[in-house]
Amino acid sequence: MRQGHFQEQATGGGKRERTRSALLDATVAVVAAKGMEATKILDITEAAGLANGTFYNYFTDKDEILREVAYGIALAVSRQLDEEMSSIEDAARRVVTATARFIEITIAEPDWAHVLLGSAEHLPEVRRDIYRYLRSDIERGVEQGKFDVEVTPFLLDQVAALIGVALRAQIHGGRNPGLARQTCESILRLLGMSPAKARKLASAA
Amino acid sequence: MRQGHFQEQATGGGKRERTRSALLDATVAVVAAKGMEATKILDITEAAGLANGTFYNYFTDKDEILREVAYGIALAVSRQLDEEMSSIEDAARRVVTATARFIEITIAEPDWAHVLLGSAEHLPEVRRDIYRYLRSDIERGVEQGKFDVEVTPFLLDQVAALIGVALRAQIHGGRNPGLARQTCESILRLLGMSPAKARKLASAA
DNA sequence: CCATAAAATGAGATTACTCTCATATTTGAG
DNA sequence: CTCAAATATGAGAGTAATCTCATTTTATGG
Repeated sequence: MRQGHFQEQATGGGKRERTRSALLDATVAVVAAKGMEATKILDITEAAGLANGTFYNYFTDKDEILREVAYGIALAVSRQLDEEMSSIEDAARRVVTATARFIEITIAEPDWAHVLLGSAEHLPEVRRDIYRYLRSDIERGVEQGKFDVEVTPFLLDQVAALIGVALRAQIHGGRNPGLARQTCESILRLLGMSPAKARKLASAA
Repeated sequence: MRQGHFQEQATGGGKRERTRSALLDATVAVVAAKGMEATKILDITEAAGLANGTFYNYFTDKDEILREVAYGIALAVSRQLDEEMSSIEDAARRVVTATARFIEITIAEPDWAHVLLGSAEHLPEVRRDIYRYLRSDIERGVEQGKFDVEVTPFLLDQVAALIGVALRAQIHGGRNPGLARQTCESILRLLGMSPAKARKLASAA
């Protein structure tokens, strides 16, 4: 099995850290294959090549490991995005870049898409974390006069839903280069840009 | 317990029809309360005031009854919509009317919202049925020069996702009069109308 | 290489559900 | 009212999962 994200994080740690990470990585794979609801403890330990009892030396129950996986991946993604976006001032370009890069990341790590979708659905805390970024960029756009919307939780749900559609399309239909562009364009339209401007900006991603 | 949709359909039928409908109505209530995945046979029979074994006199398993419930409700909704829309020619107004009425219906029958959301997620056949209507109205709008989009399954997913956001908001936040208007406006924007026109049309719902 | 601490194991107790079926009850036609 | 057909019942067999814990295996510092 390929080295997973959590294993990489844990290189240098002792055996305890390595086994723990093996369980986390196995969970990512199982969630991607069967979905969060259908994931069983035994699936996880089997995927990690461990006995079922070992699980309980590290986590108290399934929810705990699922939350930890979700946070770990959300953190990894947001770190990557933060880095690339620190220099962008224009709000519309920030939204386009964040969206496009987000989708690209999940093309490189398809399992993450499953985990993030599952998290958005089942773990409200994770969703709220993601929304903080989204909200601040959209508010900036309104201040800059680029977007014409009222920034409400409902609007954030709409934007997040469009990103979710892209992740799902990517999971089912395989990589599709037009997908990120199309999603950016739709989000900009939703935020109140004219269709023409939205198209131009989305193409420049 | 209040008389459910399926009971109403079955008035006049014999005992067999009535028990069957009681199970279908009970399923709607349980799915609304716990979600499709978490719905157990025993929940259904208890809610219907029947013994667990009775279930198997009518359905072979949980999937069968879930599908039947989903189709029954999708059918009820689409019948109501069809009726009200038959006279509308303008595609943009068709989209606005369908969306707004759809949301109104699920405000009147909140349990239906849960069932429809669950169906969209778990029953691709039901989703495809709903998409047929959506697609034809959007295509009409493109022909009429009102919409500026390429009509792909991906676009339909996006539109459906925006409707889904409205249903979820309505479930969690309670009835909210601005919700339908806001959703219509977003969908029109997504379809390539100018923000100004989208606003005007959405307000006229 | 030993002794001890840390980690892993997997059998089995427990819980929760699905589905079957022999039996009991209800219905309604004559 | 009677009786056969239709319907409802719920105990229990089968299955699948969670979680515990006494035991075994492995790692490590001396």
